[in-house]
Amino acid sequence: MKKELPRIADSEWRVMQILWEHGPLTANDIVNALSGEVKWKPRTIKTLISRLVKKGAVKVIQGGYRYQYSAAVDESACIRSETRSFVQRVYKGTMTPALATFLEDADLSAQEINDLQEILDKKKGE
Amino acid sequence: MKKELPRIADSEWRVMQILWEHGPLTANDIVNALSGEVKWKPRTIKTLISRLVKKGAVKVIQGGYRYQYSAAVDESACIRSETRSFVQRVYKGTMTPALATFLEDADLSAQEINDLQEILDKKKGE
DNA sequence: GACAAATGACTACATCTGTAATATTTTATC
DNA sequence: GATAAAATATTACAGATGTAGTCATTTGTC
Repeated sequence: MKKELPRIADSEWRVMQILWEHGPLTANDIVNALSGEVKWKPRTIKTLISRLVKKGAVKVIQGGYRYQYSAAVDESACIRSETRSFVQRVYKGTMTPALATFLEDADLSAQEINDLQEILDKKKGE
Repeated sequence: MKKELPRIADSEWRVMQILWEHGPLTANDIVNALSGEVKWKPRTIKTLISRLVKKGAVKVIQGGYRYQYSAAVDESACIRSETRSFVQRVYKGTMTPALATFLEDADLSAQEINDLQEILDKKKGE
C-alpha cells in the first residue's frame, strides 16, 4: 500500500530535509535549523510547514506543549520519485547520457570513484 | 559573455528539446513533432512557444513565409544548470549520493555499464 | 486573573504554470 | 479585391509557489 507522494515544491524541500534529518520538531526548531541556511522570515517557514501538512507530507503531533512536526513521507521514496521525474524531463528518460554527463561533470575523489565502480560492478553481476 | 539562462518550466522542456534537436521550425512543425508524445492541444503548444520567446529561450526568425523558431539558449548549458539546481535541491549539492542513487536505479545494459566504467576509469587517471 | 508574548490560523498577493479559447491579422484562392 | 483558411496575438483562469502580513488564541509572568 504505497501512498501517493505529494509534490514537494523547491522551498519545501528545505523543510522536509530538516525534518527527515532531525526527528520531530516544533515550528521554532525548524525555523532555527533553517536560519543561517536560508533568508526566509519565520512566517514564511511557518507557511511552508502548513502547506506541507495540508499536502500530507508532514504530520502534526499534538504534544502537550506545542505542536511537533514530523515527516509523513519517506525520504528515499521522495528522492527517487523526484529523481525519476527530473531525469524524465531533462534527459528524456534516458539515464545513460544523464549519467555520463553527471560523471564527467562531477568532481569525485578516488574513493568516491571506487564506490561508484563498485555499484556498477554489482549491477553487472545481476 | 555568458547570458543568464531563463528558467524553463517542465512543459517547456519538451518544446526546447524539439528545437534543440531539429533546427529552426515553424510552430506547426513543433506541434507535429510533439504530437504523439504529448496530449496537448496545438494551442497549448503555441502558448508554450510564446512564453519561451518572451523569456528569451527561443528566438523568432522572420522567414518570408511564416515565423520560424529556434533555440536561443545552449542545450548543454541548460541541462547542466538544471542538473546543478536539482542536485542542490534534492541532494543538498552532494553529487556522490545523487550518482549512487542514479546508478542503482538505472536499468543499464552491460554495454552501458562498461561505458560508464570507462568514464570512471578515465577520471581516476586525471 | 490581567496582560504581554508566543504560537498558530487565516488572509494576501504577485508570478509562474498548465491548459487552453477567442480575436485579429495575414496569406492564399477565386 | 472579397473571403476563407491559416497563423499569430491577446485573453482566461485555476492551482502552485514564493514570500509574507494580520488576526485570534494559548501560555507564561506578575
